[in-house]
Amino acid sequence: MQNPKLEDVAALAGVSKTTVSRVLNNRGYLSEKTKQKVFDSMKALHYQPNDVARQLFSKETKMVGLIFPTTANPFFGQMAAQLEMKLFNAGYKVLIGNSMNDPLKEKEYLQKLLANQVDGLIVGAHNQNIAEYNNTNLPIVAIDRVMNDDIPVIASDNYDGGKKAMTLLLKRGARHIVHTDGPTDLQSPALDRRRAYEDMMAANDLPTIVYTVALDSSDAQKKETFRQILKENKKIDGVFASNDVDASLIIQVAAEFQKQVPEDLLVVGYDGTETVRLFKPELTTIIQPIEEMAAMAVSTLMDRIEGKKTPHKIILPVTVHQGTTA
Amino acid sequence: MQNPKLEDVAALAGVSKTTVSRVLNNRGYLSEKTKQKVFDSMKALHYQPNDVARQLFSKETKMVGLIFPTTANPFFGQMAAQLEMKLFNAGYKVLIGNSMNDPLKEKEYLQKLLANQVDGLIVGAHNQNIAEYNNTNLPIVAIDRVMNDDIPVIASDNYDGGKKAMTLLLKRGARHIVHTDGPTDLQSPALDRRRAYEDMMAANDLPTIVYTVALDSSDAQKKETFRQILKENKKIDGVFASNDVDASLIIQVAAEFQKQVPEDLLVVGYDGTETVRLFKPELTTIIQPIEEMAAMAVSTLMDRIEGKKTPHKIILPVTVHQGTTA
DNA sequence: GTGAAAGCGCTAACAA
DNA sequence: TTGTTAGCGCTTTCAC
Repeated sequence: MQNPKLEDVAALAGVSKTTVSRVLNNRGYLSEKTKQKVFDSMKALHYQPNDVARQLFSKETKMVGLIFPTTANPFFGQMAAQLEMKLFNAGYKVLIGNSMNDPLKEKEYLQKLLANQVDGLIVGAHNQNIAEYNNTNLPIVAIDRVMNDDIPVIASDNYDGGKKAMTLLLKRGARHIVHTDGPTDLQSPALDRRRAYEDMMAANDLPTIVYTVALDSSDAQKKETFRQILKENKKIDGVFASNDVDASLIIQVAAEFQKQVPEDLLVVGYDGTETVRLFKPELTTIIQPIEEMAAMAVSTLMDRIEGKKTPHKIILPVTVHQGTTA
Repeated sequence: MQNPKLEDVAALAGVSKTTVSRVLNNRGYLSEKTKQKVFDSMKALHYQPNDVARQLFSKETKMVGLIFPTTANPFFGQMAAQLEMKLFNAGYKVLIGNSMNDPLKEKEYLQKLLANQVDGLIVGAHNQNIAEYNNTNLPIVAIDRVMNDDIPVIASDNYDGGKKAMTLLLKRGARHIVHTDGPTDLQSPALDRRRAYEDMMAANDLPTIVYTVALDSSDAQKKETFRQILKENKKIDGVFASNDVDASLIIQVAAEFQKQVPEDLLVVGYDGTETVRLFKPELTTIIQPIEEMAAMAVSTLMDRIEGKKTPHKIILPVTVHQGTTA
C-alpha cells in the first residue's frame, strides 16, 4: 500500500482532515476522546506526516545546506560533524555538498540547495566569483572565507596562529623558513597566516620564501612542489605549512632528502584536528577551535534566519599543540 | 520581494503557467518565440523553480539519507564524501545524519528522513533494534552491517582482512596476540575479523585474548581499556586492532609502558584510510576499498530504487598497507 | 469542539 | 501550439 495520508487517518477515525491536523500539531480545542481516536488510527495505519507537503505550505524546510570542499579531509569532516550536531539540536536537517574545490560543482550545489528551499547555508568551500551567492537573500554564514560585505564570517585567529607558529620556529633557531600557502587571490582570512609569517620574518630581518599550493592538487602533485622547495632552498631549516596535510607531506619528502625532523628541519602545521593529534601527535601544530567555530556558525545562522543583526566577523582564539617537530 | 513563482513568470511573459512549466521541463511542442519570451521573463525575475512543490507532485525528492556514526572519523568521513560524490553524479542530493552511536538519535534521524520523503537510505551506523528499519519499504542499503534479510549489505572481505592481519603478526613471530573488537551483539560483518583471528590462533594452538571496546567510548576511555590490556597480559607481543584509531591509541599506551613498536609489540590496524596512510604511514593496516564500497552501495541503491533485484551481500577485496609496525 | 474550503507552487490530463 | 482545470498532502481561515 502507498503511504497513508492524513485523509486516510481522518476516514478511519471518522473525523475531518482538519481535526487530524489539529491533533498532529496539538492546536485548538479537542476532546480527549477525539484525540484518542485519531492517535489510534495513526498508530493503526503507521501514519507518518509528509514533510514535503508541510514545507510547501509553511515555506520553510528546516534544512540547512552545507557546502564544503570534502568531508574526506579531517578538518572539514570534523567541522561538518560538529555543525551537523548543533544544527540537529536546533531542529535542522543538513543537506551536504562536497565541492571538491570545483567551482562548477559548487555552483550546481548552490542552485540545488536554493531550489530545495533550504532555510540557510553554511559555506566553507573556497571558490571565487560565484555570483549566485550575492543574488540571494538567503541567510548565509561563511567559515574562514570572506564572501561579501553582507555575509558574516567565522574564523579562527589566523594572524595570531601564524605568529604562534613562527614564534615556535624562530625560538628553536630556524632562520630559513619557508611558508606554504593557498592561492592568494582567494579572499580568505587564512591569508592572515601569511601576513603573520611575513611580518615575523621582516621583524627578524629574514627574507620570506612562500610557495603556493593549489587547493585542488593531488597529494602526489603537492609532494612534487615540496621536493622543489627542498631542491631550491638548500639552507631551509624550517617550514610553516598552512595545514597539517601539507606538513605531513613535507615531512615525508624531507625523509627522501635524508633530512631529519626536527634535527635538520623544523615543521609546524596548521589545523590540529583530533585526527592528526591522534595519528601524528609528534606534529607541532596550531589548533583551530573547530567546535567553537561550529557553535558560532550555527548560532549566527540562527540569528540571521530570525532576522537579527549579526556581527560581520567573528574571530576565535587558537592554541598550540606542542609536538616534537618544532 | 518574495521569490517569484511560475505564475509570475507566466504573467510577465503573457502565457499560461502550463507553458512556463513546459519550457522549464522541455516537454511538448513550443514555438521558439514563446520559449524565448519565457526564458527572458525567467531571467528578468531571477526565477528559480521550487523543488518542494515539484517533490510534492512527483512524489520523489531525489534525496538520499545517509546515517553514519560521525564524519569526524576518517573512515566515515571518506566514505561519506565518496557516497556523496557518486550520488551527486546520479542526480541525488544527500541528507546526512551523524548518529554518534546513539540509538535514540539514529531513530530520530530515521524518522526525520522518512518524513522528508527521501528516495533511499544508506546506513553505516551501528545500532541494534531499530524496528523502524523494518517497518518501511524504502530502498535501503547497509554498509558493513547486517540489518535484516531484505536489506543488502556492502562489506569488505573482513575474514580475509583478518587473516591477512594475523598472517603478518604471526610471520613476524608474535605469539601472544590480543584482538580488540566492537560489541559482538551487533550483527556486523566486521565480526568476521574476529572469526579470522580466532581461527588463525586456533590453527597455531594459541589462546585467544579478545577485548571489547564500546563504540561510544571516548578516546580516553579506550586508552584506559588498553592500559588494562597491557597490565593484564605481560607477555603480549602482538595486537590486531579492529580499527586504526584503536591501533594508534594502543601504540600511544604502549609508549607509556616503555614498550617499543615493533620491537616489543607488533601492531596491525584496520581501515587504512588515506588519512591514516598520510599521517601515520608507519602503521601496518588492512585497507578497506572505500571508493569501491561507495560505488557498489550507490549502484545497489539505484537498483533498489528502480525496483530491480539486488544481491543480498556484496563483498569487496581488501589489501595490505605495509608499514613498520608489523 | 469540529468541519468545509481554499491555497502553498508545481505538473499533467484533457480540451481547444 | 497553447490554456483550463484538477490535484499532490498538508494547514489554516472562517463558519457552525
